[in-house]
Amino acid sequence: MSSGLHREIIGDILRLGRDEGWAVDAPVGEKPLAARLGVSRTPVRRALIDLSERGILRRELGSGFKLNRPIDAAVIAECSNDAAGGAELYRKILNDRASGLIPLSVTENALLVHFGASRGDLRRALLRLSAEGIVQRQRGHGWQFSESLDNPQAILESYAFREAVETAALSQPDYRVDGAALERMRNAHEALMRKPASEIAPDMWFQVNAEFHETLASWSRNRFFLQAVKRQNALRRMHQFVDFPQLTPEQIKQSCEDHLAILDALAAGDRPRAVALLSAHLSQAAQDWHNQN
Amino acid sequence: MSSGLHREIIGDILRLGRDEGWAVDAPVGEKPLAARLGVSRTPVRRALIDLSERGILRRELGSGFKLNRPIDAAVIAECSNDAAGGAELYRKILNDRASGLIPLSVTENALLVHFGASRGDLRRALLRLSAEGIVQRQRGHGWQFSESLDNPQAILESYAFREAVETAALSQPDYRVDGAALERMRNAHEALMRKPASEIAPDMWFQVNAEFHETLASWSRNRFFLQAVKRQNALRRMHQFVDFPQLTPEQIKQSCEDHLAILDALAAGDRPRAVALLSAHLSQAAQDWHNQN
DNA sequence: CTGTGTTTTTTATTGCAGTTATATACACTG
DNA sequence: CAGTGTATATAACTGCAATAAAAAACACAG
Repeated sequence: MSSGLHREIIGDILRLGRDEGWAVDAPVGEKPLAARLGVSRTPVRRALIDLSERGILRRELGSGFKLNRPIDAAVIAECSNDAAGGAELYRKILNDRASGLIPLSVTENALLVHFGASRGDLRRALLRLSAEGIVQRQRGHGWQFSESLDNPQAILESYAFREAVETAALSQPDYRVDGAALERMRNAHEALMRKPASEIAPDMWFQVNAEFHETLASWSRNRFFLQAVKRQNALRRMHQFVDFPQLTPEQIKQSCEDHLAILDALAAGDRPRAVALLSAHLSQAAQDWHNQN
Repeated sequence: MSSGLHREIIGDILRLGRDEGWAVDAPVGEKPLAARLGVSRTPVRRALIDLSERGILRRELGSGFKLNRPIDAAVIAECSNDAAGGAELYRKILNDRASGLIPLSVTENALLVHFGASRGDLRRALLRLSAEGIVQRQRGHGWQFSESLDNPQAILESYAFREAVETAALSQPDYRVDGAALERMRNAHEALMRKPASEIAPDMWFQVNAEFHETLASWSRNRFFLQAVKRQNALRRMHQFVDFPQLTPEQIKQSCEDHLAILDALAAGDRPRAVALLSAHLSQAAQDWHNQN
């Protein structure tokens, strides 16, 4: 209920621990965590206390917290139930907008009653959405959803923009591939392809896809390319549920293969080839979409 | 004082009238204005009443308002004194941040006492800044100015990004030049070049420059290219006061000439040449900046 | 119909207690 | 020092009544 920061932080800590493979009995310090997460010790402490009440950590008075059992998927799932809180509303808004349940231009009060949320939560969600360029405060009353990817023209424009930005990102002189991240992504794609088509949840594919494009952009070592790609992903996220049913299993498979080919080219250090593949990949997606509509 | 919408609208109406050259005695209708400005009639009406109290309009009961005297620079200046209101704080924040008076990470209350503003105005300003990606809410308390164009690395990245985006914009298949707008810009540049260097105010050059790049991008008929350029301009605006003194009159003159050459190429329908010139223009600017720092 | 003048309704802001969340400072330990 | 435990000071959020701003509705004129 309480929209506290420590809820979020519980999730952050667990993810951190999983990604770094913390060993059982390893000390989980409050100060270093606070520094890494960019918050003060107070909310970290609350999160740690919470976690120790769940038996994931244990507290040794005088020397802080220790990891009590390994951090696996089960643990994360257990704790992310209530961790949701704030992000929840954000998703709901995107969802309901994408499916037309809320109109392009909408008043704050209308949203309030529609979702039965608290004003504060709503404001936070809108703040985030507006930072992502998805919604804008309009003069006078109300909020205006950016004439986003809800019309065919906008989607074609989006593809054109992404093609320009992402290929340019790959062509930056400082471009440098992170081998470890590349391997992780390759695995994620291969795992996805092994699944039967019916088992691929919409947001799984979206997640992998978004991460692929963002990571590629991040290797440009240029924050603006990365930011632009992230913005596009945020817009696309808004329509993932609507668009997905139109994506055939073949198309998803094809996309995965495209991605893998691009990763191969990058791993081999052949950037011109990666650029060409990426460009073709995006044009093809635009073309497919165009034909379907 | 009152941060009302009608203050803004006064300015909007005057600018509209000037740009369209409204004749004396022409009717100034409340409903059409409301529609064009995207607000309801109420604030428009208040603005019109305000303007008629200043003698700029006159009211004819039963048939609305008429223009009483031509809209020239003096009129606009007269009314923009208090029209400022909301936008004022926005500028002040950018200013004080650019000159280091407020730190990168700052709390809402600190800003409140620093500017002596009302909480509401402050929130509005921050909302706008955050929509432009200049500032972000940070977890816990306070706001974080995006590690924006305040370090050399970021500026170089910005130039690289702009070069990619703007040249790509010019290369879009749907690109179409608007002759009238092109002529207006050409005039603005020539007027600027006729002035002695000492009389060029920082924001005059910035204004012309920003409009040039935005207009070029807008001709791509792709909202995302335009949006990206606008975002970059917003970031750059933040540092116009700091950067400008470093710009020599020769550099400004050179920039103007570059811009004019690009406009010429576009007017002649030679887009590849325009792209090459634009690319050279931005690389050169990056180079100059790099050498100076 | 398009627009004006006026009224009504809706929407959002402001100001202010009370409360909670977060950061910070201080004393202490290994 | 780098860390913990605790206390304290700030900062921000909540809820609520009062108020202001803006939108929408209505009646009527050309």
